[in-house]
Amino acid sequence: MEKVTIATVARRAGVSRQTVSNVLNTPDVVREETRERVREAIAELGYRVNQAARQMRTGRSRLIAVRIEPANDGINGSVLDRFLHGLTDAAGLAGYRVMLYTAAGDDDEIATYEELLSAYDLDAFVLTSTHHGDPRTSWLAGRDIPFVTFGRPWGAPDTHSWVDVDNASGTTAATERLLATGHRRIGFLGWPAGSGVGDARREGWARALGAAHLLGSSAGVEDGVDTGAAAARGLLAAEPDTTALVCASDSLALGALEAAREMGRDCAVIGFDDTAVARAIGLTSVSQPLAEAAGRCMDLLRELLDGRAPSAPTHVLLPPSLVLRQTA
Amino acid sequence: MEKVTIATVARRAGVSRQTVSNVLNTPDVVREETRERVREAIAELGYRVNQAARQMRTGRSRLIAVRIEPANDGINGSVLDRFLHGLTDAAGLAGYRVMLYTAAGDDDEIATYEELLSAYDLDAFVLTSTHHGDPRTSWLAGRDIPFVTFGRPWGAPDTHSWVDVDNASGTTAATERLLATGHRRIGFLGWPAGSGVGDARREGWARALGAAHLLGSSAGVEDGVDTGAAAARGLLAAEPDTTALVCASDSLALGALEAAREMGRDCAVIGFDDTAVARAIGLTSVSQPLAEAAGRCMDLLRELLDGRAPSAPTHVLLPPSLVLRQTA
DNA sequence: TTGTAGGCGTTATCAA
DNA sequence: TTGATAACGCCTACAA
Repeated sequence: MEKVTIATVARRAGVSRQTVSNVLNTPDVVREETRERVREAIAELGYRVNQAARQMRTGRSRLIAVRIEPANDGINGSVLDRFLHGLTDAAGLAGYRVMLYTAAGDDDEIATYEELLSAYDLDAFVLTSTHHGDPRTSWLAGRDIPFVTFGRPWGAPDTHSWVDVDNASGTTAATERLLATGHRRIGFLGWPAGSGVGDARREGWARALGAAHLLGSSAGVEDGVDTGAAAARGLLAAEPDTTALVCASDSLALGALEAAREMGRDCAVIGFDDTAVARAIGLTSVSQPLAEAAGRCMDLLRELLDGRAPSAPTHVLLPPSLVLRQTA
Repeated sequence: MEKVTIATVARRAGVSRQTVSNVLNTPDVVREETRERVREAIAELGYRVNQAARQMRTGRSRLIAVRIEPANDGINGSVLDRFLHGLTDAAGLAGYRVMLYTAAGDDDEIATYEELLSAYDLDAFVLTSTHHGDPRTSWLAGRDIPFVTFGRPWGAPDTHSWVDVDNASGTTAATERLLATGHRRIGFLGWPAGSGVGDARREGWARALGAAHLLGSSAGVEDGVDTGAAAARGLLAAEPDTTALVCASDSLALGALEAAREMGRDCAVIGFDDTAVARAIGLTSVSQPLAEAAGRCMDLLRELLDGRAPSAPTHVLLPPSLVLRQTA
């Protein structure tokens, strides 16, 4: 298979290279008849624009970079995986490709930005795992590099576009489900105060209980099955009439189930993230719409990249959904 | 920040552009003193070669493509995730970058190859999830496109390089562990015969038992927690003296644990893949060395890409390891 | 050992 | 509406 360039197409269609380029990039400037002839030639020859050459002229690569993190030590690791798949799909539909990189910490990641930008002319970045005092966003913003975060900028000003999942509404839905099935004493098993996500999840539970004029106790521990089990034991022992637990993660929920079983307590449990573990053991869990989140990230990116960016940054908050299984 | 090109560096170092290029690509041809001067200029200016320009000249992109699959409906989905992370790391070290794509089936994937090759000049592909009658390898091989598979070519001739994990040795190790801890009646819970991976895992168990002059029963069912539980119930009921079960997956193992608990049987269980679920519930499991597999894939790719490919394709078979937890 | 010339495939500019 | 020309940054061939 010979290399088919714009010149091959031009020859076949009997026009100049420039006309072919116009058909590709500004079709409306070419006479209809010519346009058709060129399109036929393109189809017959199976021509595809060469990104490298285009990139050299335009300075744009149609490449988007995302960091792939080490599969978290645990149970919640597949979240990024699913997001990545969705992003790759959405990017492909928009004519972009996703490039992966790894980084050991924020500074290393910023060094990687420099490398990717100067070597590959990356068009944009999608950041995940945003956190308090995140230096990455200000670095990118300071250089006017298009980016979107999946996760809101905790504690920082909302100066860029982001997509996030409404954590509070997830635990609210979980709590309401438990209320609807007759539970009246519903505890919350979460993380220590201070993490944006964790606080939001606790808040959602508290709000739903408040709306029903009920009270509930909560515990905050580091994420993990064992820590969850220990905390649940404490909670259940202190509150003999607690019949349900809303948890900030599937790990904690798994621990809670263990504790309840050991104690011979009948206790409904709802986790968060709908991980493989939840699916495997039949744990009812709050599921994040990851494919949609990825799609929205791509939408925002396209706005940025096509120059038709809105004057103000856009923020998208997606509602999670409750996946009912055996535990609640 | 101005754009720094090879010309900027040349000016700064007081040499020609060609000399800079030589320092980059064939350093040994440049006098030491000149080389140093150029290197200093490069460092001072923060120069980085522009991949697009290089690619236009050389036809090589330093890009490697991998398909990201939808997070499997189950418990074993994180395997690809960890492999991807390892591959991204290894590629980065070797000066390559990983590009992602999705595909709905083999034919769609082949269409994507064409697109990626002609548009982005991809240097190589890493294929995962090889299977019987896989059309992808022959397509790539027929066009002399460098590729490596993670997973051997089941049922097809070994005409390309691949990396795989020695499944049989994994279940052998699991079985030997059980033998060493005193178990004498050890069953196997696997998949229906016919899948290369599943057959190998069963074979490893049978081999270890044979070496100890023991016998054991096995069952073959579709992967899943419920199917595993049902099969384990059958196995344990039929063989009252069975005290341990080696399983072809963590899903099956989870089912086996459930069954044993229900039946009040004390039964050691070992799973396969060391998934998040295994870590979460303390399941002893056979772990695939995914980071190493990724590194070896990259090594093979480099051989192919550097033209120093061995005359015959290379095959790498890596031993998995047993991760001991509470269940065995 | 170093420098000069040309071209990779595309698009922007400008002229026809 | 179409076409000629130059330029993006780099590398290979060849000349000095």
